[in-house]
Amino acid sequence: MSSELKQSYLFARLDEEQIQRVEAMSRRIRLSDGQHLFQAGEKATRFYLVTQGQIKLYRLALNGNEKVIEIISPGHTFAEALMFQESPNFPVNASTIGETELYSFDNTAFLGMLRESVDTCFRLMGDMSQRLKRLIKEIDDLTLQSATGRVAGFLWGRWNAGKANGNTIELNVPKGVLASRLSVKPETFSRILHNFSEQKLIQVHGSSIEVIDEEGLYRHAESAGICGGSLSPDL
Amino acid sequence: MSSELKQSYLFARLDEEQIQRVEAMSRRIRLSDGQHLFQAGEKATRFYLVTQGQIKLYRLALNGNEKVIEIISPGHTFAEALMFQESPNFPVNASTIGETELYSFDNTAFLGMLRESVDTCFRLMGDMSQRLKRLIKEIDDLTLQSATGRVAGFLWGRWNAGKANGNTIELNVPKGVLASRLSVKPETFSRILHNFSEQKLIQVHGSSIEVIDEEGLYRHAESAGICGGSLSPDL
DNA sequence: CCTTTGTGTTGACGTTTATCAAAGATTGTC
DNA sequence: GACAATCTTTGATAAACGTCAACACAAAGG
Repeated sequence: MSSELKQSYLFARLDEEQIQRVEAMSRRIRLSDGQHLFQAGEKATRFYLVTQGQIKLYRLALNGNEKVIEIISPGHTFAEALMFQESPNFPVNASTIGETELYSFDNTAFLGMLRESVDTCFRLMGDMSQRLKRLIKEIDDLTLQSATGRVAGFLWGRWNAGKANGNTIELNVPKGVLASRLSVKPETFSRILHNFSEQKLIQVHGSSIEVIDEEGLYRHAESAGICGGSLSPDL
Repeated sequence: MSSELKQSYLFARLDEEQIQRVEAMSRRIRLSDGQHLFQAGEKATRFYLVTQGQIKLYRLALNGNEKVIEIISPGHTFAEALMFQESPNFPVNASTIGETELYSFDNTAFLGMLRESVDTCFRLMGDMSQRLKRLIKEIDDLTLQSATGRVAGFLWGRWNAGKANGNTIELNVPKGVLASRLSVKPETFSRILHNFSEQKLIQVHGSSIEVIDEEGLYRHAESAGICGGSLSPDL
């Protein structure tokens, strides 16, 4: 297991002894598709590392509307930033997408360890810093971009991320979830993809999308401007 | 000056010697209204503490549209989270609202100091943690609430924050800026306030707003739900 | 005191995107 | 392979906001 831990950014700098301690405070969790891990409002006493599958972090409105804030893939931790609050409660709900495996770690035990490893503190701060930046980018997208712009930006980002795969983007997430992640209704998402198809920018085959006209796509996305980094670096 | 530093959350735990070091790396800045401090995209080598006036952090779209992300008031630091990135660039623009005084601190010097004070690391992490939470709340507001809901939520939050002042909220910021902070066009903001007035929820006198019907206001805002904390705890 | 400039307000109108409803697709399961 | 359940698409309609343009109002400055 220690190898699994070391692959994550956060634990990478721990020495053997520390890794062992972290292991000691960890718990293995296995969940099937659609299971829920925690709810917004619950006391947050542990944080998590995904090793398989995906976790969807989302918020709910009173009317049942759901907004996906983030989708966590293997190798990434989440809810670790809450450790530092007085009496932390999860600000989001978490549930699985697909068969999912994770470790959970005890906050207070980990805090104790942090006190002895400034290096790991720095890692953690780097981590939080990136998350902050991403959230700011997200707010930017929500307020300064149209729905069309967001979808274009997303596709463009994903296309750039995986150029290896020969112009094809695999949405490894249900379209509805993706739509929520992009703050668009499923219907609208569908229509936008349809439009892009008509404009010969992309071609949709189920849940894989072929990019035909990179530049055209970029033109739709570009209002982004200034701040580098695309919508959802990972996801 | 050291007293001024110690009043801020971030520096509160430093001992005399450390405070002196921080002072040594600091620079005093005085700006008049509307001056700009830095632009999005610039290299970020310093972070800031506001001691007087206010700083508006905002992003610009290509078409000139402006979205205010945060308004920083005296006693608060900003841009400190960037220290932990490889080659940090400001993700936002910063300019003053009113006569403003601040200190700026050198990132690398401060990082050196951080290595010696786990306590301050923890402070900083607490700080970032709160910011993260606030941004998530913001995304929630943007996606799960209507413009009316956001304005109501804002008023309600501010009213609760300053119950001392006898039912009156002072917007110590131009309405246009506030509108942008709430992601609403100035025209719409004006109309929403007008509506609330007609519904006898509030009464507007220039830039001070009297709350008449707290509960009615809350009813408009309540879709917020779950996650405690109001829109913009400070601002 | 009267311009001037920035800021807030009001009205008419247009666009984007949500909503509702229903029909097609997919997927998994027995 | 057929059925159910879920996801996705499509169409028609409507609401919420944004846009544009003109106007009021205030503070600043000659």
